Amino acid sequence: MAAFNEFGLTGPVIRSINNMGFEEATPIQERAIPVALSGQDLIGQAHTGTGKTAAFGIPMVEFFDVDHEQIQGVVLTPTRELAIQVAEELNKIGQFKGIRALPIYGGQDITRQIRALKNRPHIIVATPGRLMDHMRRKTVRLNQVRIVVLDEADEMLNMGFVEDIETILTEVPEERQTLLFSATMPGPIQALARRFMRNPEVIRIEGKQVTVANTEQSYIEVEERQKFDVFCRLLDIQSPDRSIVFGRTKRRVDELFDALTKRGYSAEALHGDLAQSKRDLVMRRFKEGTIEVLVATDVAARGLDISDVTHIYNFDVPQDPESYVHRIGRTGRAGKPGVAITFVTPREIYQLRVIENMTRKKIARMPVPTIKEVIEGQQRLAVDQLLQAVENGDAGNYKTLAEGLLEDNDAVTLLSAALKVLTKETDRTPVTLTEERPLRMRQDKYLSPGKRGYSRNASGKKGPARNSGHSSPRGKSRFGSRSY
DNA sequence: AAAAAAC
Repeated sequence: MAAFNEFGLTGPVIRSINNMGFEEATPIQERAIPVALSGQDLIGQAHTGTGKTAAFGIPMVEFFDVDHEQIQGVVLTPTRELAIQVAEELNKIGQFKGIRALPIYGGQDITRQIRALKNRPHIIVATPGRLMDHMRRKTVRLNQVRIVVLDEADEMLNMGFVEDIETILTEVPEERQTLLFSATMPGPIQALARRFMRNPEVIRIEGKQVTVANTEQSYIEVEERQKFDVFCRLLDIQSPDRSIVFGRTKRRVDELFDALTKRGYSAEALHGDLAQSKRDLVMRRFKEGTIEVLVATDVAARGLDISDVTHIYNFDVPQDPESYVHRIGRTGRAGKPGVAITFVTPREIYQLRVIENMTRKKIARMPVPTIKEVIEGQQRLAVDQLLQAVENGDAGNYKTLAEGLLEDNDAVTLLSAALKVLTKETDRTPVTLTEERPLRMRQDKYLSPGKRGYSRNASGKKGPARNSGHSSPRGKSRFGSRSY
């Protein structure tokens, strides 16, 4: 691996990198940074958790003129949480050079954002809808932009987003650099991306598998109605300090969160129907460790870098293989070990094969954990807690109490009682969640590379234009008409 | 076919 001082970066940027504790460049950084610094367009694909943000952030900060107080860079992300996180990291990279990044996203008071824009950020990190709002209000000017980054690029170019991207790009100079990054990049999306890039260099960090090797992947076959009980057993056996469980729909996430809370687990829900203030609060509490189980939709599937998430549970099979890759990529980051367990109903086994086929990795079957294992797990936890307290050596205040107790009781009886008290009794009140319909994954896209289900016209629209409020201000799109 | 993304 290369050291960061091999890229010819200037002092303040090197200092920031050192300050952040980065020592050696990851493979994607090693290959992408020189290309980005040369001014060339770039499609960068690398595994989850391998430092893609710094791979585009370092060249941006290096490249930008701190005295030119205009927006020189735009990073687009698919979720608000990711915009916040990326802006934070860019600010760290820019700290000694004085390059400022500002997150711009929906659900936040717009007048506050307008005030923040008066601080003259060099980079904005935005979700598309709110950025377009600012464009219409003329509160952001994009005519000085030199670099545009699509983070989670395949998602940003998916239907539902691509028209917004197109609109935003109409206000960015054509003489710009366009950088795309993601852990997944389906062929048709990459082809679409080239339409508004200029001779991009494609950098793929090859791995035999798409997923991260240090994450242990398994699945449990279980009937829909047994899922919740089996999930609780797993939580009791594994007792992760910080885990994420993904549900398929917002309602599902709400129900799962309610049920977990009723059983006494420390959980919170995260999905797009919650107020942004609530989303921010949940994220903050999850990061600080107050919440053990984050119950989320795919809003949390991509990009979020939360340290020490050890377990990912797919309560429902993800909608597509890309989603699976990104979801389980919330663990096993920066070389740490991770565990990913997916619940599959008998009717959905085929969907699991589709995922295995795409990731080129077999997902091991795990038997349904038994009550006996749960009890053993909980007892093990009680013993661990006790031994941890011994190791901490801070129970001195209890010695007199203990000696008194030992006068009338024998040690084994006392210790057994202590362990019994420490052992968490699980509430087994039956909980019924609303049944989900089994997933029917689109198969054509993943199983027959020659005949994929993407039938778009030049503008990326499928069928007649919808969502006319998002269309280009010029009426006719320039997207696809650029002559590269 | 769901979620995300503006008010």
